[in-house]
Amino acid sequence: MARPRTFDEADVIARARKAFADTGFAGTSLDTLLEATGLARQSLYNAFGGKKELFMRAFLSDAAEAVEAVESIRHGEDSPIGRIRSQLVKVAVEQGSAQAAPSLFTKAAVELSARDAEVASTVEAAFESMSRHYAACIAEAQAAGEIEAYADADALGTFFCAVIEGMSTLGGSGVARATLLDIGFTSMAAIPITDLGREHLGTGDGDWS
Amino acid sequence: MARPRTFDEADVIARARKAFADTGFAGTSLDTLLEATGLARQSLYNAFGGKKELFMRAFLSDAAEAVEAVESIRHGEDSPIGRIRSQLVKVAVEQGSAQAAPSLFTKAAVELSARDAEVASTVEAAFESMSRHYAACIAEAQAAGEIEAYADADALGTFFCAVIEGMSTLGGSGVARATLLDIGFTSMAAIPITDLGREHLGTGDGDWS
DNA sequence: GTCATCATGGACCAGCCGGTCACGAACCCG
DNA sequence: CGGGTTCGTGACCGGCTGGTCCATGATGAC
Repeated sequence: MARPRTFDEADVIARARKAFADTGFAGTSLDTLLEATGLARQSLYNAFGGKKELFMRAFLSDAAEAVEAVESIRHGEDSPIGRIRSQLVKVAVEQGSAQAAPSLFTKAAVELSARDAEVASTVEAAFESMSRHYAACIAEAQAAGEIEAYADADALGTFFCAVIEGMSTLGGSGVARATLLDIGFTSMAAIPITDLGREHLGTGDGDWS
Repeated sequence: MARPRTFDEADVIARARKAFADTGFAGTSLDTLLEATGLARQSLYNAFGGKKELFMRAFLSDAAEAVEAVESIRHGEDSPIGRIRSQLVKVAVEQGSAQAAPSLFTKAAVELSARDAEVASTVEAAFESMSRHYAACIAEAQAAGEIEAYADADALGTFFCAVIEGMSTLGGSGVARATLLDIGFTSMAAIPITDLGREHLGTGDGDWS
């Protein structure tokens, strides 16, 4: 009944996400956005509503993906404690690359949380979700006898959220990958690992040049 | 020989720091800046050179202060390990207040490090300074027998940088003070503390409601 | 084939952006 | 007390901001 869109909404959001992640909300103009997404002024306007709305779509999408990335820690072939280490290594490698920038999630949290209630509540909810995923993984490791029973799984969960957020910020400022990996491995010392857990982890480091 | 200024340069920078910390570089207009600092357009221009220059002054000042705050960890009446804990508690309390925003240092690091070389190098240098201060304090604690000799002081130093940066980001997004304190205390579990060290720390938590 | 419907692209807008100019006021030194 | 130099104030600039209007084009249901 009507002319169909010539663009893929999800694709546009992905491109917008990249643009906003590069230069932040205030630092990204509509023109830049149009060039990055390839669509025309009016198309953006009646498909999304405006700059702010498109930003929120991109931001929510990024936040969901960030939580999902942590959620994957719950499944996998590795032992629970090995999956935690893998996650830390993954973040260090991603954020430690030469031209790595903080994710839109982190960038929006720092830029807008203080002034935009929706951003703030989304960020807080995402952090809580991530914490719970980490905590659940730690609890699983406890059940498997890899971590001492006296460990506080919830506290360790939020702790790893903070560590990863810190690694992301440091990495975005040019701190080397090897340093980030050190931070990740050092943070694992906060976990009271049992002998069994140490056995499951193996020697530890591979080749991460 | 000439008309003296009616404003205090340091005071202007302090106000500008607050304004930039609130809304970021791109998000703070010259008009906002003029209102915040109280000076006239031209005064700002011929005293500092422009928006970017004033921002750099504010940013460098904030970075220096941030390093200085960590540097204070080297001196104090407390035992070395106690001073580390105090620092973590201090950050948690500051960043955990209801209307806390990330410092200009953190905000600039996230917003501009990827695009501005001077910001990036300043941030990196500041992180390295902070790391060294933490590492030195840990080494001191090792010398005092509070921390096991096998601990890697350098790795722990950068680790605490990451933790504090993470706490700052989380706090700015509305995470509760108690949660931040938990993160701080949990992070200390990464330090292999000796019995003597534990003794010096005492029971641990006071009243931080 | 016709027509209602929606996407598109260009023109256009008021307002704000950071920055500049010209001029009068304030000051210290001689 | 006058001269030279700096400072503060207002008006002003071109350009860009996010947002809107409207004519045109493409589409598919009937």
